[in-house]
Amino acid sequence: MPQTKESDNTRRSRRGSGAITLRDVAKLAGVAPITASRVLNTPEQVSVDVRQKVLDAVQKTGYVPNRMAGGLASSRSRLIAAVVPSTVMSVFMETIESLNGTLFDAGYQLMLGQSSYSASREESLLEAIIGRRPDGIFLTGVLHSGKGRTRLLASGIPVVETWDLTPAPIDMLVGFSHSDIGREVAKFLVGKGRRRLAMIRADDERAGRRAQAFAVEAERSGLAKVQVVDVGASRTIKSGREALGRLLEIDPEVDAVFCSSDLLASGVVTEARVRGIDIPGRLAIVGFGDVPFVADMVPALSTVHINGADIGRMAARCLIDRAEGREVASPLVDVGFSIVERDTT
Amino acid sequence: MPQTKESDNTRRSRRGSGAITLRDVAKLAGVAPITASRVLNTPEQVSVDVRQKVLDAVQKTGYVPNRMAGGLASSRSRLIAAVVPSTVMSVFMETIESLNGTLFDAGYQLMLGQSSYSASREESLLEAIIGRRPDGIFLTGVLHSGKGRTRLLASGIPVVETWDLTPAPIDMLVGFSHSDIGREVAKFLVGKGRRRLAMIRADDERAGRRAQAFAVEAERSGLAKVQVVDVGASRTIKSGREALGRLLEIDPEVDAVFCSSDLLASGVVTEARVRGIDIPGRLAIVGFGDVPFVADMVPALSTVHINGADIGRMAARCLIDRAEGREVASPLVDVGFSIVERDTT
DNA sequence: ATGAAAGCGCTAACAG
DNA sequence: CTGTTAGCGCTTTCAT
Repeated sequence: MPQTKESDNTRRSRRGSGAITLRDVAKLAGVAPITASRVLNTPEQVSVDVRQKVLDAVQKTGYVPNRMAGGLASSRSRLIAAVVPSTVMSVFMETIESLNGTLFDAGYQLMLGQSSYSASREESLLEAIIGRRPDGIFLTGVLHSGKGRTRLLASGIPVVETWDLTPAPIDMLVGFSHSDIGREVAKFLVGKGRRRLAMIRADDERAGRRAQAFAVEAERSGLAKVQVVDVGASRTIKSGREALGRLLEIDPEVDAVFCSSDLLASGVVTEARVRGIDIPGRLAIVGFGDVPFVADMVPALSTVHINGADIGRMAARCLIDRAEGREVASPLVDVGFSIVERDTT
Repeated sequence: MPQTKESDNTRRSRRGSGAITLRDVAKLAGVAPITASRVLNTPEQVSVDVRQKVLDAVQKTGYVPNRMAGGLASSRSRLIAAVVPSTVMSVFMETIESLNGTLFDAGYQLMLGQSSYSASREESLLEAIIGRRPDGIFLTGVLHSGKGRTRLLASGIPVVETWDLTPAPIDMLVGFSHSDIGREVAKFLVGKGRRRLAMIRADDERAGRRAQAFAVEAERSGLAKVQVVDVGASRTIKSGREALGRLLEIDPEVDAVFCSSDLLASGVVTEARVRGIDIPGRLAIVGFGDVPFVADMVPALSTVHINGADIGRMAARCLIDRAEGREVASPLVDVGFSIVERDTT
């Protein structure tokens, strides 16, 4: 239970939060503040009996160390910042969840920043993040704005970019190749005997690279030009449904669609079902992400599986190792992907 | 562009991060540190020309204020902690997104904590949060553990509980009544002429209250006892599908199901479709949450709509007002809900 | 194994 | 409007 700090008569001219401090604990235990600090941070440096006395005092006072003060004094905030484009129904949440879990177990806290807000806010997001002096920064996707890169580089804070591969990462990287995915999905579809491939994609740089490689591979296989429907920023079931409509107008003969997200693909499946288009007979559909629910849809969606949890875990390890001065075993990891074949192909 | 701190010959015995500090900026601008501080925090207190000089120095040095130091000195961290049970495919993400957005615009940062991890970790989560001295805490759901309540109360940090109503909130509250929902959905279904109601629910306290009220209202209307299928912790399409199977074994005559989440409901719809059960002819289905994609499913899901974004926004406002010493207009708000009728009823 | 001193980088108080 | 002084609560450094 909390108690007000004893009203000592020492000269005190400043406020303060009024909470129990290490000083209070130390006084109660009859030791110097630094000793109490050691009990909490490096107990092996303190004799057992002193240790116990301090622990008792902590218990009695309900003391919770002020990490802002600790961070300021040690230049180690034990804070990790994560930047995510969007959280709602996003394929990234599994990554964030495992990132957070791994960090928490190692004694780190997660700060969340959303980049999907206007580009002008990206600047202030970076400022806000750097201002907290996090021990590491987790980026969803790679940073392209040169300004942002420079700023992060200048801050000296360890950075891990994820969900992508780039020849010139800012620092560390845990991702996979979007081009490889585009190529492999095209090969996969061609191998299934599909001849008129199409892509339905959101306006997203990584989706663009998948689309690009997808189209190139189709062409290399001697197929007709891949039709592409761009749905803009929205990646919903609804836009997937509409996109299929548009696609069928452009090319009624299309026999396979690769979508840039599972949600879009679900929309395509839905629309095809409504129109009585046989899946996979007349139309094959491949999604991207393998979010939890698409495996249980009927028909179950064939999609590109990304191990998002692995990305979060590995990125966390990179960041933690760096923060604690350890050598990072592999600062550049390709987690790969797999094409999961289910009912729609 | 960053530059190393000038190697001054003043007595310096301690390290430091090596970053630019307010002192550096002030020196460059030829003013006292506090003046530079004022330019950044209360510019109206500083003359225009001095202001400009300092701003120039900030620009030149690429100075980013250390918020840990600022927070420590002012006892205001400008940090808000949010506790969420789960992030993956969760109905709460819209709330978190708007919470985060509103906070960010007001100059606050969001720290994310996950409570879904084991109960033993709940204790350390709270410790970790309080240790950061956030200016406010956002709770998804209400806190029931007495220990946790006491601890939060003792910390003196403003707390807002959400997504629920309780007669005895820790502090502030932005939510809605789960009992009301259960009752209203039952009435709604009865009004539609349904006579054999059932519930498929996850093992979750709030879902329990909806189920309870749902059953009571059904009984009040003279219907047969409501059959309840509990799916445990999982709230996936798959468990929804399985649950409908189990439900039909228990009561093949059931004509309406209220599910404790949209995902579960989607599973029920899917399974019904597979079994050739006519929706809504033979079976009516109601979900909960109105997550983005259920409106575009076929058939579109009837569900209970909760304005998650509103909850986030309002909770943020409560917390910010409190943090800034303002009176909170309405510390207890009921955002209500609405039953959205679509194709499944 | 324990402690004294000196800050980390910033801002509240109180001048002037 | 600007500055001086004294910390916020903790940990590093250097002694003992």
